[in-house]
Amino acid sequence: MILNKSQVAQDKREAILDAALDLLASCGFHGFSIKQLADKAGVAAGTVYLYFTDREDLIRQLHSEIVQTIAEAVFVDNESSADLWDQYQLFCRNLWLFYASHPRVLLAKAQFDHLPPATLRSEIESAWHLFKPLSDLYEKGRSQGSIKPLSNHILFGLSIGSLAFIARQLLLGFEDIDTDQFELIVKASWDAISTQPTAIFE
Amino acid sequence: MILNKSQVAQDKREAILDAALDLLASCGFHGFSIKQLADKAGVAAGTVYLYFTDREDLIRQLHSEIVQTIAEAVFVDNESSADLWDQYQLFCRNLWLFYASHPRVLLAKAQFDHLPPATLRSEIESAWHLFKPLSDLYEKGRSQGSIKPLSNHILFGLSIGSLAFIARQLLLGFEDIDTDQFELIVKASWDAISTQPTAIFE
Amino acid sequence: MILNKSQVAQDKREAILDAALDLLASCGFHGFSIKQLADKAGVAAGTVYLYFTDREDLIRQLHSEIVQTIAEAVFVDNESSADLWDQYQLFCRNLWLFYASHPRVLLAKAQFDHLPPATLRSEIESAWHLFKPLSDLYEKGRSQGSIKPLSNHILFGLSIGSLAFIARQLLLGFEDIDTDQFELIVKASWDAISTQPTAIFE
Amino acid sequence: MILNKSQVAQDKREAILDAALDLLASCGFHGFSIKQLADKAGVAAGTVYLYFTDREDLIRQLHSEIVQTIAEAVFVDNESSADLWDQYQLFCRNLWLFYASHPRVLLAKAQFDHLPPATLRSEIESAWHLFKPLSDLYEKGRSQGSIKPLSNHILFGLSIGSLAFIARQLLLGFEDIDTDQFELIVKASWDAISTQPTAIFE
DNA sequence: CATGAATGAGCTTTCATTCAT
DNA sequence: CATGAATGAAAGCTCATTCAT
Repeated sequence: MILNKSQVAQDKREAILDAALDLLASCGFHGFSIKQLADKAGVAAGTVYLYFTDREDLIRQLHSEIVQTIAEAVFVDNESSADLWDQYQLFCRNLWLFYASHPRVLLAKAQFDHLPPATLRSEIESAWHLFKPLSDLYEKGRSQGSIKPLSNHILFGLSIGSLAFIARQLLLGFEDIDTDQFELIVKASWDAISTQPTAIFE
Repeated sequence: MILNKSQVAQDKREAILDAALDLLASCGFHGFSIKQLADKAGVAAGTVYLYFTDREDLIRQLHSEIVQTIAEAVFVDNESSADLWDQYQLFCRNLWLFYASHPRVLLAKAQFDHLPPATLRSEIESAWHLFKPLSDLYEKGRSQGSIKPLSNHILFGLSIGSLAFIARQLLLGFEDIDTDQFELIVKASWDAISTQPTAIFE
Repeated sequence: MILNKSQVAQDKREAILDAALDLLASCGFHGFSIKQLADKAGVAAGTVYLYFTDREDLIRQLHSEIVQTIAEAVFVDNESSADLWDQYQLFCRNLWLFYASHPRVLLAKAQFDHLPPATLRSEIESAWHLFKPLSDLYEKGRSQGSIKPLSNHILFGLSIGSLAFIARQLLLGFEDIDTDQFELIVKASWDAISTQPTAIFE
Repeated sequence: MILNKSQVAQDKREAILDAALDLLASCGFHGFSIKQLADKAGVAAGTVYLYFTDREDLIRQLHSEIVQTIAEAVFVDNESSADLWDQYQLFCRNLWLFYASHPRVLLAKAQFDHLPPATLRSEIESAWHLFKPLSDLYEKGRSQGSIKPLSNHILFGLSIGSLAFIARQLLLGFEDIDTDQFELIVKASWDAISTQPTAIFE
């Protein structure tokens, strides 16, 4: 037996979180009952409470892991000294690749983002610190004059937010896009926030 | 007008839908119980079932009315022969004014848009026909070469979708923006989809 | 239909409390599940929550009714100006008759009196005001010198408390006592608190 | 000695019973979970089942030890040939001292005495043989004519039962009594069962 | 012997829906 | 038409008990 006890426990915890991700992605919070979750994870209902204090704790931890995973994936290989447009392209490409390979995460994340106001608000807000490279990019661009003078939240909505929205649309709508189109979309979202949009196209 | 809380609901069906809007905006689907709904609407729980076959039917009808109301508000005063950029500005301004005066609708709409995949999918898709003026704008722009060659879904995500996302952020985040900033945001979202973005700034 | 709606409701509330009394008397708090209670009362589990906010509320109300019922029964026909010994005899006789005809109440009361410390403590303490005629008797006797100089709690334990204890023993032990013996017990418990005990016997 | 918390439990069985006594005294049967018990006893939950077949068996054995311990304490130094009143005083004093030094036992005993009828009935009844010195005292007194002609159960309720009741009241009520009062209470409870009560006071 | 993770029955409570009035 | 008391399935959660280690 290669795995020791704590690894087995860790595995079970992950099995539960994985099942939760599945359930959240496919049924939303509506179908998210502990019984269903336990069934999908292949454990008894009571077992869930060995790893999480209650339903809310489970959801909170799932959210935390999802956000962290996304942030890690998006900012991998980033060099903060690089050209802003290059950085931006990298972020977009990383995000896209991640979503393509982890569609459940995208769908689940959207469920969190639209919880009844004030449910996980603080967690969602505090997650922003994980996206510091993006904030830095916006900040730097604004001070250079290469990015429009709008707040980070708004710039996010115009750029990466759009991209995530589109990714979700595609996932749900079964539409598909090729690499050329993807490049165009990234440029388009850059146009939204950049002050010299056309320069990029020529 | 169902969606205006200040008007006395003219009949019970409208009172119920109005109460449902309220609840959905403030509590999401989670806190949406028929008892609460009936109380808020000033009717008995059983009465709800005289106007709607069940909970799902009520939600479906609410969605339908919300989408219709939004579409009407956004496209009022539109002249399909006008300049595309002028049309776009009008749509944005209409949308913004509507959300400012009907925040509950924005919040409720977001709840619908993030229902578990496949719950209201067909309704959401079929709602697109109400947004024909927007599709037309995209179509016309694409054929003129003034709008990027991307599908309507994607263009929507880059333009109006962004705007709605930002509006929601503001509603929830207590951030506030002035008219100048709003104009800038509209231009930014136009930059995302336009092929001659800078022309607008000069 | 003679009974109006509110009477029916009252009846159901009483049916539930009556079933609760039954259950508490026969099974104690251990066997006191809402499901069992509802079954015994002939209603659905959910119905209990139409009349009581939760399990604790139900128990609290049951306790309140039990204590009030006992107090009423014990002090009926009391004349506070009467001879103390006569008053005492009346209280004992009333208590005894009540328990003989309402054994479940005695058994249930004992369950309350031995709840985990601090559960219903305040209620139990506050119930003392209902036993004012008894406190008055103790007080008067003490100031006259005809009752031993001990606190009310202690006098209670020596007199009525003993009687209740004995009644419970008999109920549980199937022992039976006749009227003569009862008279003797009453005198015995009076001896415990009186300063001139023997005077009574001759 | 199991019942003395300050001594390190000498083996696990004793540790478990000691923890059970603690829990029972402080939380009653309600808060008595095997997990809590095991934690308090410093063993694993499964270990409990090595020493007791199940929860009920544990409770039964705890009851048995408690009763035995009390009986031993109450009748220590008794000389069955001594004067009845002297013997009675000794019993009372022993009981009082025991309770003062082992309040948990008093509180736990009360929990047992008010279990749902028929749960521990046979145990409770069979425990009477441990109180033989007391039965003998009653018996002797009755045949001498110095104690009232009432059954042992009833005499118990009037004398020692009262004392136990009062002791519990004091424990719970934070009331306190001094030695003089204690002497008075003992005399009072003797008055209840004696045929020559006043003789004692002069 | 001892552990404690795992189980699953059973608890309290909520709520969509029905139906007698 | 309208009511709201009643229902009972299903939710989140606890806990006595088992068993592989």
